[in-house]
Amino acid sequence: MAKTPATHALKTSCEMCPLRDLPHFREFTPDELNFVSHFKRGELAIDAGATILVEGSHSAHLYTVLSGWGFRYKTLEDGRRQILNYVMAGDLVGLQGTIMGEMQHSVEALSPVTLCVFERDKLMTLYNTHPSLAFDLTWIAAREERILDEHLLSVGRRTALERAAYLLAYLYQRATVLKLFSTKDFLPITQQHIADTLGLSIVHTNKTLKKLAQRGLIRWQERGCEILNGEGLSELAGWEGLGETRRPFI
Amino acid sequence: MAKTPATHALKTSCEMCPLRDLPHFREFTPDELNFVSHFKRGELAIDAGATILVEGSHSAHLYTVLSGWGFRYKTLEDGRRQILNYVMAGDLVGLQGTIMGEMQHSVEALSPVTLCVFERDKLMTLYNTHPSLAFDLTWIAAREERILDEHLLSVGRRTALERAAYLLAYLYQRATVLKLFSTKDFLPITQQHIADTLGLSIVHTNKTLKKLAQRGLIRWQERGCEILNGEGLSELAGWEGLGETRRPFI
DNA sequence: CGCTTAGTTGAGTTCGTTCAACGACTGTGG
DNA sequence: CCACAGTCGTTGAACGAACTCAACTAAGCG
Repeated sequence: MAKTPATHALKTSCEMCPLRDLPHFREFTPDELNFVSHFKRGELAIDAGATILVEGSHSAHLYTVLSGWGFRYKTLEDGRRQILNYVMAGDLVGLQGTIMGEMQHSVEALSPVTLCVFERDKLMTLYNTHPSLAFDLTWIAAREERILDEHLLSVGRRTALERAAYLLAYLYQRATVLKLFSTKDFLPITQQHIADTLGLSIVHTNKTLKKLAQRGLIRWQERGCEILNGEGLSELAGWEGLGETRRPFI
Repeated sequence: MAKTPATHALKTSCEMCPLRDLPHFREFTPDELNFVSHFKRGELAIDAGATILVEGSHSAHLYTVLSGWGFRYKTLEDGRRQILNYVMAGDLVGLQGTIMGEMQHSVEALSPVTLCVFERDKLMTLYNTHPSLAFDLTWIAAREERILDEHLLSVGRRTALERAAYLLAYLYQRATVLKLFSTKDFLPITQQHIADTLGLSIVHTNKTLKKLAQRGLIRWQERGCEILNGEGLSELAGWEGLGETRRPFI
């Protein structure tokens, strides 16, 4: 029940967007910036634990995460859940649903989340008038595909220990470039989330995380995980890293 | 060492493209068709077993599969392999590499494959002059993402039997809409491929396929798998199907 | 004819699961 | 204020799914 943090102004102007200052994101031309400003309809504040998008729904909105953490997941009929990926600042949410019609996964907030809301109807205008932004959208989709490739390799072929190491290294790397580590705390994540990402049971996840802790790679705190040695985790997993220099965002 | 089939003309014109007749693909406007015709540089014939694209390479080409079967995969340093997805007629190959630079997966031919080769340099022209095709590219990337989501759910949360059933149902459904079942034969696939897709060992894959055969769902032949009951496989896996009506292709 | 690749099968082992119980902490209502 | 329920993490024990090892068949190819 964490509540929404400070109330936000109804709309942070894109010109003042705090994410834009990060060296991690590519810069916009004034024209692009202007278009995106008009593309943005408003903002939405979501409570921790709330569902942002639901599998099966049709009227999918298009969002960009301004702040907070969330995750995408799918479930089987009997409740088995698989977390597909995590979303954090700068990530586009709902593209699949917007482009193809029906949502085939759900999205849930891990922490309080702020979203930029975009006009779905203006999407074709984007393609018609701003080819560079259209390219960026394809880029973003291709990036997600690439990340899913690596996750699939992980769940399919890595051992439990390697899998856990990979996941934490991945999250650590993504959060680091976004400079999300102001304090020492980390992911507002439970071991159940990790289990559902790795395709393991909670019990075995717990024992696996203990092993990582014993090796001095992580430390588990109440409601979260602190990364002590991100490099060591990557190495243990045999993972090269995302290798991103700059990426587009909308 | 199956050899390349009949020698192809250097270039099948896009206007005569055999795939275009399939009700599964969306129609082009004359203008789009004309552009794609010029976008296409030529054709490439690949032997069964040959590698089409290699992980780590930078000069990735952009292809569309005209005929034949292949698969995308990644490997860990010690050789463990995970098959990510299969490619067949109408599929775009190499988009990730073209858009983002380096290839992070490899692609290999399962059967003799014919590819349309596209001008990588003209890609920006496509975005600049043909927004509808640009949209299609994003659509295609989003579709791959959606399929990977389902695979991840499968490998992470389905049992071995369900996983195998899902995979075969998936391949069957894709091949069916492409009308690839002229004769009764099926996927030119080995059990090793299936194992590397499901994240299982060959031995256990073999035993799992036996169970499917005992239930009368499939029949394993020399070098391939015949689907006796695609519906039954989907049901066993708890899989809804792809639910595609028409899709774009380039 | 031997060599290789693909599939099959059994035996023993390991990894990960389920079941179960328990402690720590949080929020809620009386 | 305390009692209670709920969530989250932890641990041990027993079980089962999937793995490795190993041996063997059958087919295809040089």
